[in-house]
Amino acid sequence: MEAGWGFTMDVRISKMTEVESRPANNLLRRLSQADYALLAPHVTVENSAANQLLYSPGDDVQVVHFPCGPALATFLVPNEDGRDVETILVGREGAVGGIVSEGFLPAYTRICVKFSGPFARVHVAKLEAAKLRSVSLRNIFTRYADCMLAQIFQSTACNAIHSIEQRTAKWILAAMERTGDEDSVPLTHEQLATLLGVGRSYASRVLQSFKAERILDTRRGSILVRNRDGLKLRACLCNDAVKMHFEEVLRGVYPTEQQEAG
Amino acid sequence: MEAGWGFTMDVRISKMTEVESRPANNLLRRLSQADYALLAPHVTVENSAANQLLYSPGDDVQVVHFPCGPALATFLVPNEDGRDVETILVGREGAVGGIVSEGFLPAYTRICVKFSGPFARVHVAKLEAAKLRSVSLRNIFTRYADCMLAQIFQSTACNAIHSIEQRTAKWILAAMERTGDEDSVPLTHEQLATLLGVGRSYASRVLQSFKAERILDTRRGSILVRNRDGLKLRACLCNDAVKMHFEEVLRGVYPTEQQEAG
DNA sequence: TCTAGTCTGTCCACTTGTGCACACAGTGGA
DNA sequence: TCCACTGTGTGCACAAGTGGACAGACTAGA
Repeated sequence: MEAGWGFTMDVRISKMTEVESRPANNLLRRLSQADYALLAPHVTVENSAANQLLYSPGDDVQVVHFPCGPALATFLVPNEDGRDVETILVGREGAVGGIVSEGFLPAYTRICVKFSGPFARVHVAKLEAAKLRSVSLRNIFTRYADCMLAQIFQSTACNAIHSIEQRTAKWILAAMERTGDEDSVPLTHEQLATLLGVGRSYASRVLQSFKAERILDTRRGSILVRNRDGLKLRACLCNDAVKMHFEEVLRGVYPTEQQEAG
Repeated sequence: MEAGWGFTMDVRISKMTEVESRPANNLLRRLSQADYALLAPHVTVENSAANQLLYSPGDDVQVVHFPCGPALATFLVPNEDGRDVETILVGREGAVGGIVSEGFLPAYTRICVKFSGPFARVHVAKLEAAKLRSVSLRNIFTRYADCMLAQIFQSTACNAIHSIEQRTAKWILAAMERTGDEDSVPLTHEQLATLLGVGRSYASRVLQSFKAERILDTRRGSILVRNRDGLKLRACLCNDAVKMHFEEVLRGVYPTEQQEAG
């Protein structure tokens, strides 16, 4: 498992069966046993299919969704011409819905399930109540909010100055790191192009150039990565920059040390 | 004064001399008298010159800066090649520093004074203490955090799909709306290009095309807008989308109604 | 008033990316 | 098994944007 996104925690806490019994979301697994106990009665888990909408602009945000395992959610900004542009990916390192707004405000973006999988869900009101009862729980969510902000800032800069080739490589790597899939991304060229906000034919051509360098193979409806390091060389460093911030802000944050010490 | 950014409040509360005596920042002026009283002892105001750095990546965020009057701050994301790319502008409609993170975390972006002017400053710890004492105060800052998030999301999408012409027009309008200056933006072509992350010669050409249509004039080191409506037609709608979210999320929020009712 | 330094306007060759078109390949039903 | 449909690879003409170059305009300061 790669460093960053708090995934390393999986290893550090692997002895703790209580933690392992929780939904496979790093934010939830990062909580101390006492903190998680505050949330547990309100957590439900169910599968969501790809393309399912979690929120549309204007929706009242009432539920926090925690992607688990290979599930992946994405924030889309609707455009005047009907094209939705993707901004950030959220996998099991995080959560979507009311993270910054604390809920009960109209959603600004569309939030959509990109790759199917289980999602843990907690009503915002329950989460907020738990935050009032535990400073450490509140602290972790605030830290995650800051990381999410960093992710969007980086995306903004990335879209301003990096080439489509770099962004394509970055996106594929980011998706794989989050789903845990070692070599495949289930996406058509059209979908990839739309979500990057670029033309389909050019996206095909970029993939073609990667293929020519044996970095990946293409299948109908999916991309098979053959040489991850090669792909990294083609990507911008935006992923790494954000990952470092995650590490710095969430690394060793309470309650991990306490659990390790205890 | 244009709608949005909460600027309309200036009119609605213009009778209240207590409010008028506060720093010219709409977030501070939006607070109820009781809420502002919690903050007032900790507020200092001083001028900052253009290009002054408020935060650099990694800095411990300890002070919230509220741009007042024509002052303007900007979030810059450093790039591997040393170019900083601008992401969002913050003027007297908001504040920078610990808005989402609630402070005491390393800054991710560089925050820089773009246009000089007064800034009100409050130590994050004091602000957080006030939030604990007043739900309504906390609510306003949370709502602003949500608006800021919307602003960044929109920027990300904008950078992905809008042309340099559209983004240039948008930037000029956004800056003018925040400073309150009716027709001028003190910026060289080079600065404008750098902050949009585009080439200088092309930025010059875009400005030249606006000039040819009598939308603006150029001076050495500044841009003079002659036809704001014309400029709006050339801009994307990103500004308006964000402004609507500000209106929706901050409009009529406590304590404004209370004050009006009382 | 002169000078040095910065800013502006424009040229050019080049790269990146668009949008459309079309042949063909893969796939899931009927 | 065949058909309809969606997805893929590629060609082309064109638009958007880059980056370097350079002459001339402005401006601050000696």
